[in-house]
Amino acid sequence: MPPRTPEAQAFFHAVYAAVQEIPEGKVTTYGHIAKLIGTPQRPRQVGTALKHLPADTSLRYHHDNVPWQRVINGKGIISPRSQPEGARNQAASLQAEGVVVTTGALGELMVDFAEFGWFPRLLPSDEEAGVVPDDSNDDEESG
DNA sequence: AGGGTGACGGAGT
DNA sequence: AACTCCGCCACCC
Repeated sequence: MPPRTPEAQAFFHAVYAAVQEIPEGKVTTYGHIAKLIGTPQRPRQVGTALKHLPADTSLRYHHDNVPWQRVINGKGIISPRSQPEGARNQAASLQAEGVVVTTGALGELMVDFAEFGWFPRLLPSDEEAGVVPDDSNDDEESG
């Protein structure tokens, strides 16, 4: 079942399309997807969209063509759901494509952003604002 | 039709 | 650095 309103449906589709751009073997965050699609204040709804990703392969976006497993939270942890199995399943999917998942002391399933993170520096909002990439960066994402 | 929940993240304490 | 609050809004009672 698709979402009720056309706006919500468009948002869901934007999320799915953005998630499809995450390269195999890489991960990004809910918040980053939200930024990429121009709604930086809606990371939570990105999670909602992925939660309701259809299994029906006859639809445009579904479980098999949207790499939902490549989206984790900003702390580098595979978000625990009401069902712990969901996170375990996500970890297995990531490991199957070469992502190293480590288990913390409390059972958190973690991924190292320094090695597996995908965070394109040029966002759609940057293009609209005419921002150009700057090579005199002050960040240090690599490790 | 109204209120609670939650695959998040940022600000404040 | 850990914890609480709060904005966000689609889904599910």
